Formats: sequence, structure tokens, C-alpha cells
Amino acid sequence: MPFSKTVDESRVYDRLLKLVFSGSMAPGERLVERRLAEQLGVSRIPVRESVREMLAQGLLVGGDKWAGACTRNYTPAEVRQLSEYRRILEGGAARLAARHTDRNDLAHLDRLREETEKEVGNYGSPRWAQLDHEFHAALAQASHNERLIHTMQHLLAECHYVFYVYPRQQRRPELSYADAVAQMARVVKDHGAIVERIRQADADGAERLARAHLLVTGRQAASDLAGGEEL
Amino acid sequence: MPFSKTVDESRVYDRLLKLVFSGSMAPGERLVERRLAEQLGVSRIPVRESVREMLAQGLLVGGDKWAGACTRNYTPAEVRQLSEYRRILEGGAARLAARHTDRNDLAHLDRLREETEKEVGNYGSPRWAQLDHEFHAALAQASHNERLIHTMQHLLAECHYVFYVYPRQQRRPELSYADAVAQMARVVKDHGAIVERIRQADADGAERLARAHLLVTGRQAASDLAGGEEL
DNA sequence: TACAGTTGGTTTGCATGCACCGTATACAGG
DNA sequence: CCTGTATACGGTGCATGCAAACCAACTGTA
Repeated sequence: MPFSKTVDESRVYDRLLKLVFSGSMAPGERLVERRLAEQLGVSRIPVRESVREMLAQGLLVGGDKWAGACTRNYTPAEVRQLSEYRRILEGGAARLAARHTDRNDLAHLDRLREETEKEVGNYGSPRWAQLDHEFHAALAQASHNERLIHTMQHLLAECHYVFYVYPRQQRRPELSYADAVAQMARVVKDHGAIVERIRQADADGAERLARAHLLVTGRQAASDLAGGEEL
Repeated sequence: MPFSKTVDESRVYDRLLKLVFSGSMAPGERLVERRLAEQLGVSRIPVRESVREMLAQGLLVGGDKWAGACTRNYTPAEVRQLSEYRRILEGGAARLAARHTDRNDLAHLDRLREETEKEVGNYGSPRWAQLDHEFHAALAQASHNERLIHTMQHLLAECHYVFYVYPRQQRRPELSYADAVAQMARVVKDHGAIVERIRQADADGAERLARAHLLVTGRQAASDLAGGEEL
């Protein structure tokens, strides 16, 4: 589970998050407070508040007065915008991390990269998705910018669902084993290169590599996207 | 008023936003639901929801269970992080705008720049702050990235308060007239240069100039900041 | 005096109920 | 048959009330 420290199954918000992103709801479906309330066994109030919070973070659309909120449908265009948005933020995180260059952050990133490397070859391993997520979360943390970290937390959680959880329930791309392993190896290599730039306090390089990494990853994750132009 | 189209004085959220950022509350002060509710003449529920929305957007801190929310205090370190965060996002917006290069967006940006130019010399003019804000909002819009626009809306509103409204009520820096006019002229020139890069579809240049513009602007707005290293 | 338990006040979390708004449907008029 | 209007229904916005949790001061005992 991404950011397991902040996920509390007893909180209505997290249960609603899971409900929306685990495929239980159709894309673009309206979130009816009363229905969700009885489905979760609580009153409408905590549902209302959670929905408004998700709206504020862009995880839902709509929300005009008396209009209610709807789930996103994640069309190719939306996924592309999501990916663009993430590239901007995470590139910036890498840049800031390279400027602050904290010894503990580097150790943490190195450890995560090593752990990830052990998982290369386990195609479909949940631990792989978990570790990949944790690496990017650690990268955000290394920026030492509270606002950026805050935004990235929600963004990464969303990407985790959109890129890993969501697609598995609709159609799995059925990648060949060799290709999958090659991709995983490339991801580990990319991560290592980004960390190295941060270690050398190369802000421009760190940002460039982080963006490139996400461009390739995002492109293959959302294979529907047309040719990925360089950002 | 920033983003006047989205600001509705009848909505509790906007009134609360004004209350928090107009200096009526001390930095770091706790937002007590009951007190705010009777102060705004509504019940606790809409206050609760608005507070949770502001928390989700990082406009307030705290919010753990039974902990309540507090206003930010905007220490120099926080202002610096806010400014860094904005540079990342707005630089990205300029980059995307240069990639999409929409004729209407360019016309809108040009018009706003011209309007702004007319205000050079009117030091302290509210119209200046308004137009500056609208220019940056238009820049965000020109990115054509819904997520980025959404985040930038709230971020710009916050910056508007932190950089323009908030300081006026504590201590005004008392800039000399000549310096003030020079600064305003520089802002207009910067804006024009950014638009020009977008027009030429120069993504790297647009991003670089937008970042540089915000670095200088942010540095002088938060004059407490130590030497602004290049981002 | 020091410390632990208790107790009252304050604040948040949540359930219930009612009022308002938007939309679809049925009906009357042209 | 088409169009404008009234009305019923689904759904959200909000007020009220109660229970749980936190905090601080008070008190009793060692």
C-alpha cells in the first residue's frame, strides 16, 4: 500500500479512495453520497468531507454547487496530462534534492534502489510496484520542500492506482517476459542514475534524468498514448 | 480579487479564505470550528468542509484527528519553499504553453501585458496586483493541463495573499518611488519575454525565463530571504 | 512537596432531519 | 403534434444534537 504510514483503513477517506480506484466504480460515475454512506456503513457527513477533499486534490471532477462529484475516466488525454504534471513536479523534486544533497536521503534512496534491483525478474510482483512507489516517494522527500512533498504524496498514490492497480482489472498488456525484465532493469538503472546526479549536486542533470525516466515509464504504462514528444 | 469568476462571497470557503489571509488571524493560530461558525453566521458543517478543503490544498497545517487545523505562519523558510514550489509549477506551465502554442492564449497574454504596462508608475495600485495575478493565471491556462491549472489556481491565490495582501498589513517595505517603477517596468519586460518564447515555441527558454522571473520577484517580495541561489 | 488519579470544560467526529436546488415527467394550451 | 408549465423525485447544503477524545486544573495520598 502506498504511503502505508498515512493510510488508515478506519478513515473513511482511505476507504473511499480504495473504492474509487479499485475499479468498483465505473469511469465518470457519479458519487452519490447517500449510496456511498450506506455502502461504507457511515453517515453522509464523513463521505461528504472525503469527497470534498478528493475534489480539492483533483482526484475527482465536478463538484459545482448541487452537481455532485464524478470519478475521472482517465482517457488517454487525461493520463497524458497526469503524466506531464507528474514529470514537472518530480523533475522539480529531483532538482531540489540535488541542491540540498542530504546524506540520509541519499542512503535511503540507495537502499531502495538496491531492494528494487532484487525484484528484477519478478514480473507482476506487488513488491516491485511497492518499491518503485517508495523510491519516488523518497525522491519527493529528498526535495525538503513541504508543499512539493504534500502534492506528490497524493499524486503518486493516484499514479500508483492509475498505472498499476487500475489497468490490471481491465486488460493486462501481456508483455513478454524478456521485455518486462528489460524494462525493470532499465527502471533500476534510471533510478541509479538519478541518485548519482543528486549525489553530485547536479541539479540540471537530476531534473533532466527524472523527466526522461518518467517520460519513458509513463509512455509505456499508458500505451494508448500517441508518440511521446519530449518534454 | 483573484480568479473572480471562481470566487463567490456567498460560499463559506471563500469567506474563510479571506478571513485567514486578510490578517484577521494570527500566524499559527488554531481554527476553532465553533468560533468561526458563529463568526461567519453559519453552522459548523460548512466550516468543517472548507477547513478540510484548505488542508488538502496545503493552505493550512495540522488536521490530525482531534487536532484541528492551524494557519501557516509563513516564516522565511516557508515563504522560500512556497516560492520554490511556484517556480517549479509555473516554469512547467510556461514549458507546456510553448509546446501547445495556442493563438488565443497568446492574444490573451499580450492583452494582459499591455494592460499591465499602462499601470507602470502607479505604485501600490490594486489594479497592478490584479493584472499581474491575471497574467500568471493566463500563463497557467495556456499550459492546457487541467491538473496544473487546478493547482496553480489555489497556489496563485495563496501567493497573491502572501506577497501582496499580507505584507501590507504588517509592515510596508517603503520602497522609493523610482525603485518601485523600475521593478514594475522589469516585471512587464519579463512577462513580454516569456510570451515571446512561448510564441516561438521555445519550451526550454520559456521555462528558464519564467523561473528567472519568479526568482527575482519572489526574492524581492520576501526580502527576508537569504541570497537567492539560482534554481 | 511530588505524583497519580479524577473531573470538568473544550473541541472535534458523526448521525439525524429538514430545506433547497436541478431535472425529468406529466399535463394543459396552442 | 409541438410547446410551455406545474409537479414530483433524486440529491445536495446545512442546522442541530449527541458522543468521544483531548487538555488542564484540582485533589487526595504518599
